[in-house]
Amino acid sequence: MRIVIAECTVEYTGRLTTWLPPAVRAIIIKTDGSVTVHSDDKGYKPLNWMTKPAHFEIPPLREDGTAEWVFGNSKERLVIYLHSVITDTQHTLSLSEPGLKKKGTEKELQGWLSQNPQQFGTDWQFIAREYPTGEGPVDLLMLNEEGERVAVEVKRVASIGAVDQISRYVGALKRDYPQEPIHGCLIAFDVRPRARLLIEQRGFHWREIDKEEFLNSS
Amino acid sequence: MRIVIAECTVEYTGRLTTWLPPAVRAIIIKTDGSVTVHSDDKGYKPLNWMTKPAHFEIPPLREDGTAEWVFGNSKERLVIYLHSVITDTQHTLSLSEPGLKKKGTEKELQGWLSQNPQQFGTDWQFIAREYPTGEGPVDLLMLNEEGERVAVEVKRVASIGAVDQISRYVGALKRDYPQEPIHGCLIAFDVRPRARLLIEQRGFHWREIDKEEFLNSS
DNA sequence: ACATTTATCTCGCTC
DNA sequence: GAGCGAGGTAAATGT
Repeated sequence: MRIVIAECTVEYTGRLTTWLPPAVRAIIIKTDGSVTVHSDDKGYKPLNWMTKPAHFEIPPLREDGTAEWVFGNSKERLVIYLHSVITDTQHTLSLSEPGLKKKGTEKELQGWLSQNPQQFGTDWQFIAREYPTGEGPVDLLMLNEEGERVAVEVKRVASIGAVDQISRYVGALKRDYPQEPIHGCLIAFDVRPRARLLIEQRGFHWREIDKEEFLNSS
Repeated sequence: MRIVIAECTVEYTGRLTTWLPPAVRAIIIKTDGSVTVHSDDKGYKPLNWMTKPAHFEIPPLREDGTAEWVFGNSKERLVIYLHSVITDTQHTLSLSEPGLKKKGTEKELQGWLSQNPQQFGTDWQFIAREYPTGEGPVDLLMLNEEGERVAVEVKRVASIGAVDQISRYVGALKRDYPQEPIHGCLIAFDVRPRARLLIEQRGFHWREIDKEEFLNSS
């Protein structure tokens, strides 16, 4: 990892076009071929960047201390004009990063629900996870106590977009099973108020799962 | 901006729980109160982080070279256990970052279309940008050549989710104007094939805008 | 503080 | 390679 502190201007052309006026910023070049340009504010995100893998063209500084660095891929180009380099350091980090371990993800909740269909009601049955419809995969396909199909969307936090997803999946399943009633259900640790309203309006159901109960029993 | 290269483990508790095994990583602390932990791979994104503004508790190293740094806000907590610090540097970046200038964003396209309703057809009229419905704001509300309302969703790249948005807005507008026909239109530089299919299925329209034409004429 | 949407979203997965 | 959806999405914006 190379970290350069320098006064620079930056241009990006690709999905859109951007300019960054001269200022002192931090430039981070990772060995995986990604580049980020950071200011000391504006939070977590870089001002400009190239995702991995980018092609490098970073010649040494000219005699006057300036340089022009080009990072590119097939569709995009990031040019950093270095006006004055303050520090330029190289660091050897761990070669094989173990990576982040997570607990409490949506995938986990989805698995737990597939193993615990009683969370939806007695006599519910699990059919499939990530069941493919023509309009995207349903998180869970279940049978309710009447033996009727229910498309279930699982979220950690369910917002209005989750209701759109269910509507789309139910529509697709209705085309696949025109003779049968198809139901929709939204299940989450947190179902936002507007999502509750909309899903009831559309005739589907929702249910919240207690996060503590889930964390303890899984 | 403080940049620390160190062997560390990291724990995060908040929206979920994560753990990062020991390895040498780069820790970046910005003066705006954000922290990121980076490996030398896995691209643009940090492994762990706290968004601004976070509360700091970063005491000096113990005699054995270790330390325990805590960054927190009202709902989250990030703890970095420093096992061995390799470098620890402080850098003075520009105090007032001029910020990134952009050309070709969705907002710009939205404004241009509001000024150029003939892009939709002769005799179309612009009514409003970000017109509020009970189910979210419509990008553009227009009148077509028949004088009928059209909800327009603008995207740079339009995927299947954009069709869901239009469906939702049209549904809300139909409730607001039960006597009138309401139409939907998706407009983008790039309308993906599955989005085309779904939007036609739902009886709405779509149109692509030539990006070059837009960039030249705006 | 809440709700919603955008983003050069990034990233991983599946087909 | 394209499509699809999650993400501790973050950040901006309006209420």
